[in-house]
Amino acid sequence: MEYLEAKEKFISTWGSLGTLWGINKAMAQIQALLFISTKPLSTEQIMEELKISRGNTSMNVRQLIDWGIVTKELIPGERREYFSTEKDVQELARIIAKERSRREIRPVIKTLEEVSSIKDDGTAATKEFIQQTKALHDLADTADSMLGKLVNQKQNWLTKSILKMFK
Amino acid sequence: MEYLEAKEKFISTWGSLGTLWGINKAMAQIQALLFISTKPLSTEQIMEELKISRGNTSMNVRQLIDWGIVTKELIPGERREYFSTEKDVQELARIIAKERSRREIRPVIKTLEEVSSIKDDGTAATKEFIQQTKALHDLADTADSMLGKLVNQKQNWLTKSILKMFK
DNA sequence: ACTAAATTTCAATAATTTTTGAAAGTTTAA
DNA sequence: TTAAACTTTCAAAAATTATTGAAATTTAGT
Repeated sequence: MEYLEAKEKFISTWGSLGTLWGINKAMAQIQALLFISTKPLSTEQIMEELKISRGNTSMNVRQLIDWGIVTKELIPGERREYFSTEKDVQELARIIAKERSRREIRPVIKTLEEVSSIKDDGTAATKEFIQQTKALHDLADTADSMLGKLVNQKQNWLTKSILKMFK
Repeated sequence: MEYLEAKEKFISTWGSLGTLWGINKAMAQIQALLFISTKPLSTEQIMEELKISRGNTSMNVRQLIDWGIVTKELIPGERREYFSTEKDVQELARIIAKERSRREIRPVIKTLEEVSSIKDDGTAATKEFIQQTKALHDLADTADSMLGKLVNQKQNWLTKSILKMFK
């Protein structure tokens, strides 16, 4: 496989993977493009490479910046803005895990806490409801705090964790 | 909050969460409904509770069965089929993690392996591409095998893992 | 084998999400 | 202050995804 083919395949795979971590295709593809680029890219260059419109590029780059994954690079003597993404995969994983927790997991945990706290009126349906939503709450809470712990280790957390975990 | 309100809130929250674990709204809602039900439900009952069509119910129940999350219950003397879901949250988490790995993560790892194996032609772009996709491949591979380990412990894996991990 | 009950399929439709492109807004430098 | 360069916004259009409902198929009892 040649570089160009591999590049296309990577960008497209990463793009369709977007849904897995909760972002849209264009957003994931822009990130992928920046991730393998040797230097920051301008809006123009991103549009050109991915064949997407200016508006689309602008909106999705902004979202990536909101996520903390992409940063503006000011190049001296250049009017236009250039963008680059976090290049360290561990750090990237940390940012993504943290943001997903904040945006999606924690709100759900809050809801589970609420609904599992209804008063037990003695009916079988209510008992089952409370029991099951509590169990779910506990699981989600534990999983999220585990993620939080992993995510707050600055260095090499995944590997370290595995070592600890499986002797 | 009363039972009925809590139930609705739970089903709707769980439904919109579907995207997080890669299934659609109706599918997640059916699973949620079964999860808090004291007994298996028929297609008819699911349609009624969730206000969705017969076809929709049929297709999504089938998918849940494919995932291994829902099972047909044959009730003696009854013609129609009844369905129930795995009630143990740990087991549920195991099944979901396993399926997601198989369906989504492993294919991506395979692609990453392929694209990171192109031959180094000496250009900076190719060097960067190989380095970055390799790093991503390593991370994904490690994360997936970690998930696999967790998932193959039958009992109480999350809690145990956390204990081991954080002393 | 027949029939009625139940389930599945799938083309048409609806709902949702993404993308476009052009107008409006902003910034910089002369 | 002006104007060109660049960015953002957002209503409309396109693309994608989910849902319906009725016909076709399957199943189980007689």
